[in-house]
Amino acid sequence: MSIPTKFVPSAVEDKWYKYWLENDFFKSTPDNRKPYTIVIPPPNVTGVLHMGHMMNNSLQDILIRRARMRGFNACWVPGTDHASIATEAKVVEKLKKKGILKKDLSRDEFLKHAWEWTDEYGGVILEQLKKIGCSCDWDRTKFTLDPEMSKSVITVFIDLYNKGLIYKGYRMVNWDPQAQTTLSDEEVIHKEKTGSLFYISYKVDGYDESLVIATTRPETILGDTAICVNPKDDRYKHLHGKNAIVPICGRSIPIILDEYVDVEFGTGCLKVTPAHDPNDKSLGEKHKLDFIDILNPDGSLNSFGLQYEGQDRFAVRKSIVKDMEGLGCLVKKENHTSKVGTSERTNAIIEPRVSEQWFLKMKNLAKPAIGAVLEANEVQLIPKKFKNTYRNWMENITDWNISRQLWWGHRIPVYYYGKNNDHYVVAESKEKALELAIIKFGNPNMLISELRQDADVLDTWFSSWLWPISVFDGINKPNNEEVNYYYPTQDLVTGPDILFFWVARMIMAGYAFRDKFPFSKVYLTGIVRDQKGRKMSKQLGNSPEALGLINEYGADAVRVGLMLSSAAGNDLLFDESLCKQGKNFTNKIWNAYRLIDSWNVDSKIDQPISSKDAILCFEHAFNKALETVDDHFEKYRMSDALMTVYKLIWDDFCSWLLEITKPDYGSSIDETSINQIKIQFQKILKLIHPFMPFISEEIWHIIKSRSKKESLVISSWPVQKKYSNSVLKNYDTLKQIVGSVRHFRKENSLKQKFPLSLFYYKTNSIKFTEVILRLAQLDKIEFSNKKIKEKGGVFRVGVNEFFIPLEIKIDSKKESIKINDELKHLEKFLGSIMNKLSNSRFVENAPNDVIELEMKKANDSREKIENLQSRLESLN
RNA sequence: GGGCGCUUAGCUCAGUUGGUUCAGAGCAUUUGGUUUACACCCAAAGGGUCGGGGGUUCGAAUCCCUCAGCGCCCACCA
Repeated sequence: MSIPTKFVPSAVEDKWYKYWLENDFFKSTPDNRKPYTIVIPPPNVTGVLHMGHMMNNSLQDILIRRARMRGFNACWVPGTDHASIATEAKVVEKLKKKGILKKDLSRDEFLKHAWEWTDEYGGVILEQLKKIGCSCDWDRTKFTLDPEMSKSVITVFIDLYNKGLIYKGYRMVNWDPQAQTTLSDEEVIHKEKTGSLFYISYKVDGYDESLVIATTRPETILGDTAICVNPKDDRYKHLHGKNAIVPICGRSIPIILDEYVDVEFGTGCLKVTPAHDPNDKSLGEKHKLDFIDILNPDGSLNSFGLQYEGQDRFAVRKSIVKDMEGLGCLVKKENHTSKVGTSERTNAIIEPRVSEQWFLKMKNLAKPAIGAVLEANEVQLIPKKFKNTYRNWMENITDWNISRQLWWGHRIPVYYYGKNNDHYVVAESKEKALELAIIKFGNPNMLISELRQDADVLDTWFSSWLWPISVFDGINKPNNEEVNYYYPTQDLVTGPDILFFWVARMIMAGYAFRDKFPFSKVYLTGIVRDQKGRKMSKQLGNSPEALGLINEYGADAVRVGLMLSSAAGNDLLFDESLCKQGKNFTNKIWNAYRLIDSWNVDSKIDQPISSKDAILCFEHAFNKALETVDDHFEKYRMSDALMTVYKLIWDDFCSWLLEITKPDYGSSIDETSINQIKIQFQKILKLIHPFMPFISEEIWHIIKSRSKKESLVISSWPVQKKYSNSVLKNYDTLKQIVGSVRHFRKENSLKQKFPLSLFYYKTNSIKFTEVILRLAQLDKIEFSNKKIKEKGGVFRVGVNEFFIPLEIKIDSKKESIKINDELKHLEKFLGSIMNKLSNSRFVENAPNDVIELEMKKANDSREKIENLQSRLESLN
């Protein structure tokens, strides 16, 4: 059976993925092994795979595959998120294109459309994850709107309500006029925008005088119910107790006093619009002012907007300014930049608005979650720098607005009754609600039809914060075997952008509902950016199509490309050339195996010393690399781990081991060598498998074809073995000698073999001479005690000097300049060492080994200088 | 306004508690090489006064101060 010349990823990817699934390698059930669990950050159910997902999930797959090989009961739970606002927005848009408006649909009709959409596109992204090789236990796939998942959410709501942590509050919230819902503070992104600061004059009621206020939002004057000045501000003392007239609408409003007003800013007069600004709201409550809400839910003005009614807030801003200009009450206009809140989802400019919403008290929930991360270290954030960000947010946490004026999501389990919805009960079902209502209201004849469920749904994150518990049904059945076995999970891999949205809240939920942290490590990836450092996004069109990349380079190559430069927490400037590098690496591995497979084996040949030595060197290099790789994994430095394996394969295995053991053209390899090489190859396949699952599995099966078959997926990760530093040092020396000979050849345009002599200092031998002979293409290596002063080539490796007795023309002028330069350097270096050594403070303070080292450096330098000097003499 | 982080080769980044031979890697570059696994390749080479300045120390890319530039998070200044 011959191996194809080219590795064609598409030809093997589906084959092996199917094979893995058929053999249930990714399936996990509780047993007596230690579990290693990862819950996926559930992508939006209607989402499409992008670069961020690819990186994120490749990382998780690398972790879970290695854990599986290390003998853990590895369990990676996949799933999707209903993504309330995002999905609803998409459905609304899609219906709009068909000419259907949300407002014309009933809730049930709308939800039917939403489910259709979900059934059509939901799970597409999970299929895409399979393409990149993700080894999830697909039988465990969860969706946040699944019945048990929803039940968990409702149970938790009721529980928190009964504990007094959930309350209904009439408060200022963030209103998204496009999605027409409230948002949590975290969903508001503050962006710097340039606008204008308008100075508007208000007449003082009953006096021939006016005052001037400054505002960035002139349309809100229609909602003004006071003017506020600082009581200490001498400029306005004569106005205390008077009223002012709001331009346009002519309303007379009081001039109130409060220290809140900054005397320095603007004119020192502040217009107060309690219904449209959080600070004004506090002032309004403090001074018992009227609240005038001038906006409709869609951001247009309502009847308080007078002649502007029905127009959009930004249109009104323009026309009201123009109108005031006409009335002469616009004093001036200045350029002004300020941070404007925008919706994370729709990008719409947020309106602060007072309304009645459900809130969750966070302070007490946060307490154990702060301790876990900052003191007990039960949950580690990687990289550590996020600890500060976390602390800052957690210590200043505010109550969480959990209600959304949407339909797609978990409906709030609150049932109203009474004339104006003035009573309510909280229950998991209408029937249960009726029972409670009858008890509470004392009306035994109450009918179920009198109950009206709250129209709102819960924030998406109110279900995802339970994810690590609810995927094991740990809310509904707190003592089930699964949750007891898998929870707490080990690693969570996600982006830092959802540290507050999701990670922090999961930690809080973990302590609140299971009295235990949800995961012990949080690996926060960087954000994938393009070459110009811009975040990849659909709008910018700078995101390569994920599946397109896989088709072009192969899944293994893309995974390698992503891993090569993705240190935790560092943003990754994605460059397609990294995938190219990954593809080249795939090709390299493939060809290495093709080479081995092509060799004829002759059982009668003895193993050459060079092969024996080379394999010995490789084994030690392997063990050292394994130690390094394991250490990198321990520190979650996956790109470093990959680079270590990359170099082990490319350099140590291919460039050295295979080049040394490769039989001459037409000859055969001995049986011992080929067998040992194959064993080494299998070991490196294991190391590369978590990174490149497909090609490693393909070759693994080819190697194994004559013996019993077993998947690499469930093979064992190599165990660290001792390696000898002296062997590695000799190996390194041989590489340098070979390199030097090659360099010498190139410098002198030599092609033929030639004899090489070694001039020694402290040793009369070098190791692995057979190997050197072979790779450097030399006739012989001789040792000599005497300095050889013939003309010829000379080079040094460490303190050893090598001489090549060959009649070649040497440009002695050039050579002596080179030697002199080197001498200068060495002398300067020696000088600085001698300085140190003659400094009594250094000798007294520095540890012995450092001093010894310095002395050795000095001696070595002297030897080198001596060498160079005699070389210089021989030139003249 | 508060907090955090970054600045090391053309690019992307390592550099662990200051000390293992005048700073490392990958990519890119230059030069030479193709009948004998791979040009998606082999071999060799070049390339950095570690952002600027000052300080601590026997010794600083590493610690401290300061200046400059960049990035992120948080915050209600109209």
